[in-house]
Amino acid sequence: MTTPRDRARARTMDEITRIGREHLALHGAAALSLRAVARDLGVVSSAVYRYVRSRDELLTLLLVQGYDELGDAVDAAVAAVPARRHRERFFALGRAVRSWALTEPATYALLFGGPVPGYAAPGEQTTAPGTRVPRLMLEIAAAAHAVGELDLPQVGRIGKPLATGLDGIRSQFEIDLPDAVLVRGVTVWSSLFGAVGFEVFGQYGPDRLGDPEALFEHHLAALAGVLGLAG
Amino acid sequence: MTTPRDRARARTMDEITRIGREHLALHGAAALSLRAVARDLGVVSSAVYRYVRSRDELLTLLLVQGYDELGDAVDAAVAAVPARRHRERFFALGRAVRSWALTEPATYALLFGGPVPGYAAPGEQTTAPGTRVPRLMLEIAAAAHAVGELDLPQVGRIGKPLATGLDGIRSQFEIDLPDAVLVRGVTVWSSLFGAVGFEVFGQYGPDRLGDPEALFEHHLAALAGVLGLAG
DNA sequence: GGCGGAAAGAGAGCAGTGCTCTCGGGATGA
DNA sequence: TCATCCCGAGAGCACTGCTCTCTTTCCGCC
Repeated sequence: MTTPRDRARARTMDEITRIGREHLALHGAAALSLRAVARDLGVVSSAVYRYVRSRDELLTLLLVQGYDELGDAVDAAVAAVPARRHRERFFALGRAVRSWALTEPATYALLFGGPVPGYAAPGEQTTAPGTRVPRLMLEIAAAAHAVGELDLPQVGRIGKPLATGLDGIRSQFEIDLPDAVLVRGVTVWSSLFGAVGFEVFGQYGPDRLGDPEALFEHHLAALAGVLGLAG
Repeated sequence: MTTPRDRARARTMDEITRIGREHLALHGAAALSLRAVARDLGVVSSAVYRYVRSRDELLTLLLVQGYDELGDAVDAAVAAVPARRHRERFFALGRAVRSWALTEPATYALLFGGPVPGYAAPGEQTTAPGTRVPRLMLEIAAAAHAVGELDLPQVGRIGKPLATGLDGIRSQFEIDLPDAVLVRGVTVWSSLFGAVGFEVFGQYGPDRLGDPEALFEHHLAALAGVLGLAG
């Protein structure tokens, strides 16, 4: 049962997040200002507080929306590759992360850059959408493993505390992979976002090493090797 | 010739950066406030503008100081390992980056996290100190390569634009390494900071995968392999 | 030793921020 | 029809960066 008032409210909420995204892209996360959003909305600043409890709540909204967008983009890219071609699926995942990050650098910074001062993301709202990419990556690895197409990596001894942590991943993701693969999976996961982050945040310097796209393909090839995805 | 006034000025400058570091650690980069620094300094806000042109200039000061601290820490850690033990040197480098980042998470976020809105780091002041770690990493690889202790990685074809970018690295760092090693070097460099960033920025979740230190050792082992540092 | 000039701090002021409060008008639902 | 409740307006508080002017203080030169 949606009353006209409900619909008007939903429209205004959408407007607010839309304008928020614009400001995020234009001025960055920490510069997100409710007053400015209100101005663009054509409304006085206090009125926005009818819809959003605080600036932090708006940040959380944009955070979740960002995770979902990234997850959707990666899902779509991976789904476009036949399920058996595990290595290509991994490449598609990586490329999707990179191109989404390049399209939405400010949102990417909100998700994976340093924390916004004075703002702590509420885990209960953000962990689920935030784990979509690593989950999918591990699913790709698991699919390859299930058909014997994953080279089991040689890793050093895995201590008990770490093994417990890996059990946490296994149960949270309902995925069955040997410890060695999980460890390498975490390495590859963090490395992937390290590479993307360096490019998006400009660590490669002004010339961006000449050809960042080609460089990224080499990253992916190396990381696929680390994960054990040969063919 | 340092007059008493000069010395007093230098002392005040030190005080300002010291207090700035404190605030950075306590409240984060984007929350750095000149007024708050002035209060802690026991002085009215306008007075600090006698020493620091703007908030951005203070940020740059802290940025350069951070890069230098990190560089010093890494240099010291690597120098403590015999020059021949290339793999151990690489491990020492990685561990030093991680432990410095964990000690100074806010400064780390300033250096490698998302950009502070409205602030663009002046490259001419920050590139030199900012490249100390990758330079040292490549020097380790070069030392291993020079004595034939580096496994040449098998990488895909390297196009011309990327090769030009790699030439830039070679000339900037005055280091002679084959393209393949350089490409892998960049992968390892970005991956290292990806792993450290994930841990420092809390991407591993509240339980931090049980044993982040052990996990990081596995990261390093995998990355040493990517770089070709076997023994 | 004294004095001119430079440096440094004080304080007011402007425009902006997040957020709270109260108030009035108007659509909504009984 | 009418009471209710929602929503926007506006004032206000405490904070921010930064600029300007004014006064004090100290330094170095003659």
